[in-house]
This record gives sequence, structure tokens and C-alpha cells, in this order.
Amino acid sequence: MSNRATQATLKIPKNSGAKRRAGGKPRPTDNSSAIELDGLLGHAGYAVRRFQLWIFQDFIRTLAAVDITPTQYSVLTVIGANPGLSQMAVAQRLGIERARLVHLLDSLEDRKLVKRIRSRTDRRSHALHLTAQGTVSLRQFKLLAAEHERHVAEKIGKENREQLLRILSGFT
Amino acid sequence: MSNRATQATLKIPKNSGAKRRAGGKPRPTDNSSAIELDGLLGHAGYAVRRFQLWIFQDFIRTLAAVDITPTQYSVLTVIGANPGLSQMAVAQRLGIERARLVHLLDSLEDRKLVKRIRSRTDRRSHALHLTAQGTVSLRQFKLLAAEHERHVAEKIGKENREQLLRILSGFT
DNA sequence: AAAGATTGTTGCTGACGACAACAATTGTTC
DNA sequence: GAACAATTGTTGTCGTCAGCAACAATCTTT
Repeated sequence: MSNRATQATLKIPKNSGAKRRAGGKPRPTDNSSAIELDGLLGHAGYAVRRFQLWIFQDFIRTLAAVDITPTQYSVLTVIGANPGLSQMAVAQRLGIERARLVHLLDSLEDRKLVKRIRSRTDRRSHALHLTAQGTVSLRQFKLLAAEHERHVAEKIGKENREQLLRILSGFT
Repeated sequence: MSNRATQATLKIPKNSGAKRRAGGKPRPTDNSSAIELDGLLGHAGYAVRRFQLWIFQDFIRTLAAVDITPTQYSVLTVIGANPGLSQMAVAQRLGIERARLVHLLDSLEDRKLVKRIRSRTDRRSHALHLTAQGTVSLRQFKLLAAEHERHVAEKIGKENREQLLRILSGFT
């Protein structure tokens, strides 16, 4: 069986939002808001997918100035809160492929935000730490991320956001 | 700025779930459940991402026998509920790139579930319809999808699921 | 010491979104 | 009605991402 993945980042469409047709008169297939979604509306997966699309776009837009994606942010946050973690541990915790994490860390290391230090207790693994600059930067990232969360609260409502987090808390 | 996308499908990991280490004694970096997630837990995006991961995996697993992904299911559902729709209309409605929809329809057409019919009113566009077989198959898909929804309800609770759908209803 | 498992790494495949370019067709504008 | 602009479906490119397999170095178990 073939299947695909819920990725973490996304490009921001340029012509998102308003779109105009050649003419002014809408044709049958055009008024998309009237298109029946049938059972699809009752599917949690569909609702969640659309919501995630929105939420990631807003995150990326809000953190665009510092060029940090949701995935990068999650990696930095975990390392910042748990210095010395191995790559495997981070990958497992965040549900990222360890092969994928290699590239993520390469990028973050190039930007001097993270450093890999060979563990002396287990010389196979790397102890991950934030650099001094990484620590400072992460503080700023968190401020921007908090701003993004406020956008979410504005979008779905403060109480709804908290309710949502409560409902999904089981997925850590 | 670079960003990425929230995709629709995912492969099911083989060794998901239980994993054993070389030894029996847990080492510091190993007990992943104790790893601090810091502010990450308060982020809707992270919770939603993890939830979507779970939900798509379950959908794919539940519909594995018929080899239908969430995206394919959404396309079939919309066409089934709105026969004659153009590709643009479907793409817009589901938030799929029209270039991407071309391949999706190619696949569904190969499997004799969907047919493209040139519209006479607008000879640029294709009117999309389910085949007879597609109509029959979709009925079965819907049964399996309903089973998947029951899994969701079991996982997060019946009331929580409904609450979730209510909260996210604005994202259509 | 030998065998098995784990860690980080590289490379491969397939799926996906964004984008650009194109032919055919339709609508607008002069 | 002719020239121009826009839309539709299509193809192809690019970058991101998940899963998988293979590998060397290293650790654990036997």
C-alpha cells in the first residue's frame, strides 16, 4: 500500500485569497462555496488538515523575519529545554526521522544555533546543545511564536484554542 | 523565505510502537517520555501536527484494503456529491494544486473510478463524474471511512471529537 | 572474543506544494 | 470582428519531507 506524509512546512502561495475570473459573471462550477462537501465535513481528518495548513502558514509568516520553520522551532525548543540530548532522542520525541534530523541539524549548525558534541559516555552519539547565539535567538523565536499563538486564538477563539489543546494533549 | 507544506498522506512506519534497545537498562537520553517539551506543549501547531499524523495513519490503515488515501477519498467524495464539476473547482474546494489534481485524477481514472468528460459549454474544462464502478466503490469507501471516524472517537472521546469538529468548522 | 543492536550518516524512492510555461479556449475591449 | 487578456488543463522543475535500506563506528550481550 502506498501512503504519504504529513509534512511540516509549506510555501506561502502568492495569489492566496482573492482570485478573479476572466469575466465578472460567475459560472456554475465557479461558486466554490456552494459546492457540496458531503460527508467530508464530518471527517476530523479533513478539518484537521485544513486547520494545519492555516496554522503552519501563519507560523511561517510570523517567523519569516527570522527564517525559522515549525520543525526547526520544535528542534531548537527541545534542545534548549534538554541540553545534551542525542539525535535519536530528539527524533523520537518529535516524531522526526533520524535521517531527516541530520539535515535539520546540519542547517541549524551552519547557522551557529546548535552544536553537536561527541558524547564521551557513548561515542556513537552526539550531545546536542544550543550555542550562545542559539540561546539568545531562541528567546526571540519564542516571542514570535507566542505572537503566532495569539493569531490562532484570534482565529478560533481563546477558549476554543485552550479546549483544542486539552483535547489533543494526549498526542504530546 | 522558505517554507514547506502540510501534505496529505504518509507511509506507515513498520517498527512503529514498541522499540527495544540493545540493553535493558535505560540510559539518560533514552526515556523519551521524560524529555521536557517546554513551551512546545502550549503550541496548537505542534499538537495538531501530531494529531494529524495519527489520524492519517489510521485512515490509511483502515482503508488499506481498498488502497485509498485521504486525498483520493476527498476527491471522490466531492465529485460524487457534485457531478460535473471542473478540475479547477475541485482543486479550489479542496485546497489542492490544480497541477497536483491532474495526477490524482489520472490515477483514479486508471482505476476506473472517475471519468473526465469534455464540457460543451466550456471546452477548456472537464466535467468530472464517477463511473458506475466508482459510485459503487465510494459507498464501500465511506463505510470504511466511517469506521476510521469511530477510531478517532475512541481515541479522543466522542464528545471531544464533536467539539473538535465544531471548533474547526470554520476551515471547511 | 564473537554476535547482535544502536547511532549517526548517506542515498534512494515516492509524495507533495509552489511555480512557470504552454496550447486550447473563452471573455473582454476597442 | 479583431486584438488582447484571462482561464483550464497539462507538463515539467524545484525544494521539502517521510520511509527505507545500507554502512561504519561503537556499544551491549552472550
